[in-house]
Amino acid sequence: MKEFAFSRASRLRLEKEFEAVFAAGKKTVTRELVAWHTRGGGKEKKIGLMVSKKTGGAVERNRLKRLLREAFRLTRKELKEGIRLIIYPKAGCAVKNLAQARQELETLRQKARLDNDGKEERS
RNA sequence: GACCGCGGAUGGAGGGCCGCUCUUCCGCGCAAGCGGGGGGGAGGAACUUCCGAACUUCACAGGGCAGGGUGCCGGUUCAAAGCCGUUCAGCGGCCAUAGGCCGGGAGGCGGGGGCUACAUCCCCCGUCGACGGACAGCGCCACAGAGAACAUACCGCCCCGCAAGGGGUAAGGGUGAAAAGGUGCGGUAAGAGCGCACCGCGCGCCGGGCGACCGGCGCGGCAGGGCAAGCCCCUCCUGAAGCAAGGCCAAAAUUGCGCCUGGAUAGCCCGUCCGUCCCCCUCCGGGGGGAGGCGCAGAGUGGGCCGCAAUAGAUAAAUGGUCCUCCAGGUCCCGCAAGGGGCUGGACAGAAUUCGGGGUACAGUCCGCGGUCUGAA
RNA sequence: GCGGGCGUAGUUCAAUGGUAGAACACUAGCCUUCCAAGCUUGUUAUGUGGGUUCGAUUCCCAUCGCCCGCU
Repeated sequence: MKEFAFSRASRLRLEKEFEAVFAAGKKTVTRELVAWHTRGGGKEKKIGLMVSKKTGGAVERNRLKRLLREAFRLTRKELKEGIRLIIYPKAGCAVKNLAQARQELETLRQKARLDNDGKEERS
């Protein structure tokens, strides 16, 4: 498994998976993001993104999702194994580029204490 | 030449690294999948969902009603879809009373000109429009005004009367978006299509035009307000819903039917040993019911596949992120200038069954048309 | 993807085609030692652009924004 790969296994894809995170997970809120997170089985770290229509048009929403997905992809090894994470940018989210996306994700990681606890999954 | 408006075209280029999706080939793996190589991967509007077509399911003898839509005339334009024909790929034909485009006709509004002047009328220019019907019926026309829809008489004018008042009248004034067509002459007590001429209006005939309509002649003294993007009447069109259409596969649980009843030994069978759930009946052989297991069937949930790809084909939904170079463009600095350098920097917007048309958004560049200002001749 | 609906003061709502109102809020004044309450007064709006009409919040068309429903 390559370090920066982002295949379907890294995404939450089913209604059930989302429901499970909402039901069992904790909610953490930062300046720009709302996140639900829990630990599931296996080592795979999965992310799901929700962007409200109030954020803007399709172009803007896609851009936001791509930036957050890219930030997750690049900093994934910092996260706990088996993490299930749902990220929901608040309406009027100020994230406009990759640096801000990474910054927000790091803030979230620290606030929710989702750092990898040492058992490095060295590829 | 500058600026503005409208219409059209175009919708930055190349590369490195890390990723996504589809497809194909190779290798590994029981499989899920993993690794590697090749190839494809947003738009003129993909936006909007305003029209129409294909496609799908349901409904359907025939006719009508209701409902929805449509509305001057002529020409033209139509699909990488679909259907038909022919054919090797290709060609031809059919289908859109929706829309688009071009031209025309009556009409409204604004401006200019003409008939000496006003009004009407005529001509020209610009502009607007869903442009059948107001003697089929119903409804509504606020305020103002005397009167607003089988009209009316305030100030007036005329006659009678000393006056009060009575009668005639609809020219003039005034109100209004709209008040028994307009101008002139005659006529009259004063007036009035009361009479006449011209214009307007209605009807008929003739002529022109494919047609909407237009022109001419004759007749009628003039009927009668506006609104149908109010209800409505007439013409013509119209079965309904939409890919969340629709079709298929099919866990778990449930329902029905059938069969069977556990464990150890063992690769399997026989055999042997231990055990044999609950309730009822019993002639002690057994029978019935429940529970459990297995199989089959029905329906079809979660889920999946098809629909869904003639150069994208996903399904929490790919087509990206970042860096470098160049090219437009903007701005600042140096320079008399040519030029040089720094910083910045590319709009509107992203497929979800497909196709055609309309509408709307749009940086910069280019082209065309129009307007305003300025300059030269 | 499809089908419906709604846009009126700062807010919540009215208005047969005929001067756009009400409540709360806000401004000013009165009252009170002051505040609140009360009384009086005033300001503010038809999403935008066209069309029909003498006249449009209302009718029609386009556009923009918002809301709801359908697996």
